[in-house]
Amino acid sequence: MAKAPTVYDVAERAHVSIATVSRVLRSPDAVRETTRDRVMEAVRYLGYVPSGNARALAARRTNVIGLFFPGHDDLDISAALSQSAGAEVPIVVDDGSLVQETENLYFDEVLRGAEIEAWRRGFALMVAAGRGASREALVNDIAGRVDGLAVLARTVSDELLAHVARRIPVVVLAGSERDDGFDHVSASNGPGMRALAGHVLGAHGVRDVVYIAGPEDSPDDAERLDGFRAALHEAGIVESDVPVYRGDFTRERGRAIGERILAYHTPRAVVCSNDQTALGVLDVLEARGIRVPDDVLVTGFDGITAGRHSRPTLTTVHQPMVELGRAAVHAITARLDDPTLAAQSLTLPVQVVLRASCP
Amino acid sequence: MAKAPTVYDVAERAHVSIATVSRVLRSPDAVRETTRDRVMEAVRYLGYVPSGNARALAARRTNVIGLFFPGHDDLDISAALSQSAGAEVPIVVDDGSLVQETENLYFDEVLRGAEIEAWRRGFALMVAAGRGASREALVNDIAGRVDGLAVLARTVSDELLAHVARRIPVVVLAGSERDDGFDHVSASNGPGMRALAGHVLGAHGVRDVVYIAGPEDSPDDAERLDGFRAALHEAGIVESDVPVYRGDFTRERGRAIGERILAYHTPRAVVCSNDQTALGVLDVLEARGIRVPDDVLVTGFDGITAGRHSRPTLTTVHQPMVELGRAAVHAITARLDDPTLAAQSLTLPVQVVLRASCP
DNA sequence: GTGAAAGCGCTAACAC
DNA sequence: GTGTTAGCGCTTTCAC
Repeated sequence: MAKAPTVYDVAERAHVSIATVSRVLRSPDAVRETTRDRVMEAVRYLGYVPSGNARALAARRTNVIGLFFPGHDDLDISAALSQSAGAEVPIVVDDGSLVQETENLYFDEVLRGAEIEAWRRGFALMVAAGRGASREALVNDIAGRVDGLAVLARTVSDELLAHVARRIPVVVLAGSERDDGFDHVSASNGPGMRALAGHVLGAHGVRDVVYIAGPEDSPDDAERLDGFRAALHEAGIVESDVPVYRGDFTRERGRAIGERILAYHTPRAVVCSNDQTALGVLDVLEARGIRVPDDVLVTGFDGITAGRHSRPTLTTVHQPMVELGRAAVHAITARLDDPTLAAQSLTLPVQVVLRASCP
Repeated sequence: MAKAPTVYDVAERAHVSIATVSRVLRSPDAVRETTRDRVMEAVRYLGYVPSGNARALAARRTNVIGLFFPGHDDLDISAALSQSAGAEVPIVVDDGSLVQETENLYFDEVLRGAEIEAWRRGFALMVAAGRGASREALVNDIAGRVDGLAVLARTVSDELLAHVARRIPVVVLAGSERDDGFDHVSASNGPGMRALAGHVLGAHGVRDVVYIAGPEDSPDDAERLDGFRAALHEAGIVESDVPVYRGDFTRERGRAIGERILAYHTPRAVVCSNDQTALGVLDVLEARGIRVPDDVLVTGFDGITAGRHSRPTLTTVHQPMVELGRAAVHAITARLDDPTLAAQSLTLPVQVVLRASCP
């Protein structure tokens, strides 16, 4: 790592100018073969790796796209790095307590989609998961390093987003469409929930139903609730007859609310605003020996993997998470190619997936 | 996005020099408050976001760490972006065929760990999942943009790695220790498998056992096999009495090999080199109505989430994937702080997790 | 086909 | 406390 070699070093060794070195790397065909070979030899000999920063600066384009998510909130951050190893391997019995609720599937899958699409278009991907107060600083920092930025809705103040958007294209992931001038990519939350609830109320003819919503500030959640209400309306059920509980998208909260619901009355169906919540409800139902789907129908939303493995398996609405990531990157590159484009708002289709909890 | 403002623009508007603008951003306390306010006002007014590239170039440090993994191989890359949305939400029944085997848990978790640690140390993370031929070009490219690079073992040629390592610290993830001068972070594969196999052969007194290995070129796999052999030795079992099948870490292959094994004879235990393979074996066993663990014991390795949800749940050796990611970043930053450090080789502890498939 | 030279936007001495 | 001035390592006209 003794002072990385530069174009100058390579040029000197190959007896050419730095311009020629640059050409060999950017457009090899514009250089005579013998010259090219000499340059490449020097590159190898010196262990030359071009500076991406210098390049980006000169070319006024980084070829990097940024992705910002809210962090895996501080929970495990404090834990010190475990050390040692040795031969003594502990043997433990998994009684269920080992389960770390790291079902951050949403993040993972969107990221994967973004990575795939970025790669296809010749961009690198820079990810940041910000937490706490430094979040805004992080976003600002990353914004200075990329050609475009995808941000999960509601994780950053509109003010900062607007600030950043003056420099690079910004696309907002998930959430509802807003006429804020940003590009927007989301899934069909409302229609999805409406179709699912329609199935519950229609195919099963349920009328005694309860709804568990997500956190107040989630636009996704708001759309789902709207979809649910639309389904109620279609089924001729009076909205005020249906209790709506306010959850927070976690399994734990799902359990708590499940308990509360059952303490009072056992409904024929529990429709949840996301899968985690639904899984929590299933936990409670199972603990009480209440049969699903025989006694109670349960549904979720998202399509996380855990729902395929739960007992019983979970009926849900599947969001195309990988596609969301891809679409976000696509939106950014499209705008990069043509900055005059009007703000796009893409809504990706979802799919109701029927499983055992509500066949 | 009309030409992003620069320090010069801010300086002009705030009636100060560009140095002062830089100071306000880097070390605010070194500037008089009134000046600072004027500068910040200009920053906001102009929508100024500092160029990370220019900054990195001048400061000779990017504050970015790179992470390279082999790609989600081309499988889904071709798929066009789905369009439209509308109200017609399809309703499908999940009969199991919907399962996309995207259990890329290893990648996801390591990434999460890296992300957490990078953030703590003030670095951003750049990820690249390379595929196909352009892999090496990608690695080279990313190497030019970061202060340090973590690479999964066996995904890049040693030659390129050496080339890149002349510019920045490189840490190799997983795989065996090699005296190649790179920093190295891995899990305790050998001892882990040895402890697990010791449990199978010891606690269960099994002698009629079969082993399913992974791909030939996986160093992790080689260590596990060594650990298995050590356990055989300890149990006084002759190595040549135990069949070893060569798998490829996929569930599908696990099924195929499972079929082959059963066609001939039903062993008391099947020890697999990873979880996916073991899940494949469980599939076959279940299909044939062979009881686990009553008739056959099955074990895996890795500790992926799917193993917690399988029927029966899977006994395995849990690798600390998140910790691996953290350790990798830690190793890089340590070397950045002190480049004279000798090459480190960290081996993280693993844990045998007993579940239903081999209690 | 190749070289000379002017930036790209910022940081970091070094003066004042 | 603030301004001046070199670079940082590359790309990119524009000559030759």
